[in-house]
Amino acid sequence: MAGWEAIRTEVLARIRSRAWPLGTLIPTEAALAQEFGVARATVNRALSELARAGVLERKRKAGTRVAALPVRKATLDIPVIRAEVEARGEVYGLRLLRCDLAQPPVPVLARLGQDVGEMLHIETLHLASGRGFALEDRWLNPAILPTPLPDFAAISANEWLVAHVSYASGDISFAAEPASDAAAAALGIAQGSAVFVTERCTWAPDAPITWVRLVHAPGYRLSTVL
Amino acid sequence: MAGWEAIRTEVLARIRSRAWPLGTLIPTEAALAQEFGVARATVNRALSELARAGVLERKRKAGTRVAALPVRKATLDIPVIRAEVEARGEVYGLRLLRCDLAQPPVPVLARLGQDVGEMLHIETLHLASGRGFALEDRWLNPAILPTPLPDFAAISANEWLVAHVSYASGDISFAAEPASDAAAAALGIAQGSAVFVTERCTWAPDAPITWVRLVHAPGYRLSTVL
DNA sequence: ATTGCTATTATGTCTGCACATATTCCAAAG
DNA sequence: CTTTGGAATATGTGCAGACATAATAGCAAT
Repeated sequence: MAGWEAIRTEVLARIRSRAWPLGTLIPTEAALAQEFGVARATVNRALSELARAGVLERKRKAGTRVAALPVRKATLDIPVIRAEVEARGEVYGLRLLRCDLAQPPVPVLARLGQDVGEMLHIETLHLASGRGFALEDRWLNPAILPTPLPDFAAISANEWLVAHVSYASGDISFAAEPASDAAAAALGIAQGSAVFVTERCTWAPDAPITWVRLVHAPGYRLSTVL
Repeated sequence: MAGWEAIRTEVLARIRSRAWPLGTLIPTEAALAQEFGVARATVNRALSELARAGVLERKRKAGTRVAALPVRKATLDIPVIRAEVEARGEVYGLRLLRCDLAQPPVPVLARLGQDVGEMLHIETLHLASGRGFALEDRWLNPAILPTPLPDFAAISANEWLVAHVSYASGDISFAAEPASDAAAAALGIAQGSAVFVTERCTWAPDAPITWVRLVHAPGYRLSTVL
């Protein structure tokens, strides 16, 4: 028995086999290190990994216990849309529908948490092999943009941002909604169809960067392994 | 400059400030360790963390480079439904709609990847303060169940499983769909409404455990910080 | 030009030790 | 009885050094 992965596997096996039931305290790192004949650091690595996965709960002095209600943590990759389209073997394209300065609506301001005056409003239709793939509605803080503006008809705002703007934090959420008239028309689907919607918000340390809402064409699926 | 978190922060700052542009090779661990005056292991910890977050790409011998297309990785917590309902300050309830042995339909078999004959088919309506919260359609491998069967009218199959069955792997996916007649009726919504659907599949090392599909009531949102 | 071996090199992991830090527990003081 | 103030202890992090492993690059032979 050597290697932190082997130890992680063994510990996981004991949890799964109920040798260490849910909610119980497991032996200390030192004890496990001795049992497995490895350094404590190796046990630490294995247990930390399991703690991050939500299988264990660790507290200094209190010890390590098996999580009572294992909250499954799934990690999803949020790719750039172009990469997503190309990964399906289709040809990516984009059409800029609008790009102008305007006062963002209240819901957007609320999500951004700060009013920076007029923002750049961009609407883009992302295409996969010519068919509508996703409709993007974005509000961008103009303070972070250079003059002249980047050519958002050539490069998607998202890709320009990841390449040129540093940012600190953000959040993302997913929901199912009926397609609005505009979205339905742009994607060529029936109005009111169930569409998958992604909303993302990102901030630089000091100011909001962008709020974006993506309406995916029907059939879109977000998946990951547990 | 000491502590792996400080180093992670500094490296991140250099990436964000474009001191190390996207796609470029950054100095080796040994070089950074010398520059920051720490042990190589400390640099390794910091860089590994960033690699897991998708900011860096590392390969043996090839070195470490700034990810060209930073794929944002978001981690979602998949809670037990009861916990989710109670976290909203509502009262959880469940209604068992059906529970019988049957041959699973082909799509379910396809997802499970293996035919184990008849499976236990369970339909449950999860309630939040009496209102429909989610409709669960589940197929369970009877081989993993005890006799007599657990009382799935008292405890949800999901909770029983996390408490009694060990499992190895699984996957999960999310999509937007129109509500089927049955789902609409159970949740008390208009037929065809856009609903958020979660599909999960789990396997023990040797055999499939369960396939489950959750139709969430409209308004459901899955969110996380980036 | 292509294939196959080898030396090189950067990261991955381990060890054994040390100190830091958070938290529990118990005992003494009020 | 409550509060306060230490020990005691388990995890978190650090260091220096070592070997393992993967992947590259260069060279040689076909």
